[in-house]
Amino acid sequence: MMNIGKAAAASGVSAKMIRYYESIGLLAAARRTDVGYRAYSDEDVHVLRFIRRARDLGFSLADIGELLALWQDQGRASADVKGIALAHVAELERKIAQLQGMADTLRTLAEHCHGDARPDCPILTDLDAGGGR
Amino acid sequence: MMNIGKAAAASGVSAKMIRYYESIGLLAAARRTDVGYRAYSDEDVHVLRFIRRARDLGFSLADIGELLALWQDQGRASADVKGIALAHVAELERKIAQLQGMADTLRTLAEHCHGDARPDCPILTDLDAGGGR
DNA sequence: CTTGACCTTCCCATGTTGGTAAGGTCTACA
DNA sequence: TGTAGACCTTACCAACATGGGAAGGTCAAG
Repeated sequence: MMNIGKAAAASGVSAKMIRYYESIGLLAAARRTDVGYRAYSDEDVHVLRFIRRARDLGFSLADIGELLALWQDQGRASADVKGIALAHVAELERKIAQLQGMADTLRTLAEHCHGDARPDCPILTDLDAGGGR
Repeated sequence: MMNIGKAAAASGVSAKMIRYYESIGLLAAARRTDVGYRAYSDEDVHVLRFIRRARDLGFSLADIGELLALWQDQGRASADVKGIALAHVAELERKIAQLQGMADTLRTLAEHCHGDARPDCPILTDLDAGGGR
């Protein structure tokens, strides 16, 4: 068993976030020592690393709650997991396309801007007029 | 002159947000009628549409503050505007690459998941082990 | 005069993370 | 034994941009 600081270092999840995850019910309340310090086992660290990895992949904490439940359910159907993952991929692709559109528009506008001391610049003109959207 | 609701409809910025932009100093305090209703001119709506369009392009309100100042500054250098735009493009590209990485990883994992009633699924296994990252 | 649509301000919530403050505990060392 | 420094606790505030709602004032049409 270890204190929260050690569990944080071992899992890559900050102590702050571990407490937060506990407060929102993503994690069960940790065992406590006599004086009230949270105590974590290697198994707990395992769970924390799972969360950390899922966050790195862009899953929301709500998603992670579902994934955790499936992870810990030996009788889960892999289709359930795949469904969450694919829905997330679709969401990511939606965001990517949106950002791509923004970047393309801005790049085009910037290309046509002299970028010198003169004041005229199509970027502002476009924002002004609404870009025909 | 029009009320906030009309300005909102004409600009595509919600009344809620117009008040918020005013409260954080992005917009100058609106003129008021005798009874305290905010009153907007066509020119004000123009500014609101500028903000709306810039938000659509993913600029933060802080960015928009700068863009607004430049927009209203007749002696601005187009290089200043271009600089902000290009920095924003770089930021967008950074985010796109990050999301792309997430989506690629997840897609690959999902491809190798049967997606049936059996419990084994490489998505969970990868989250478990950390995916070698 | 009443009804409904508008306006006002004020507070709360979202989602995830970091900071900080005030206080208790533990460990190592003099 | 005392104490310094590293750790732990809770609790509050901040960010970002937006929406929701309450409680109350105003206006226009019927």
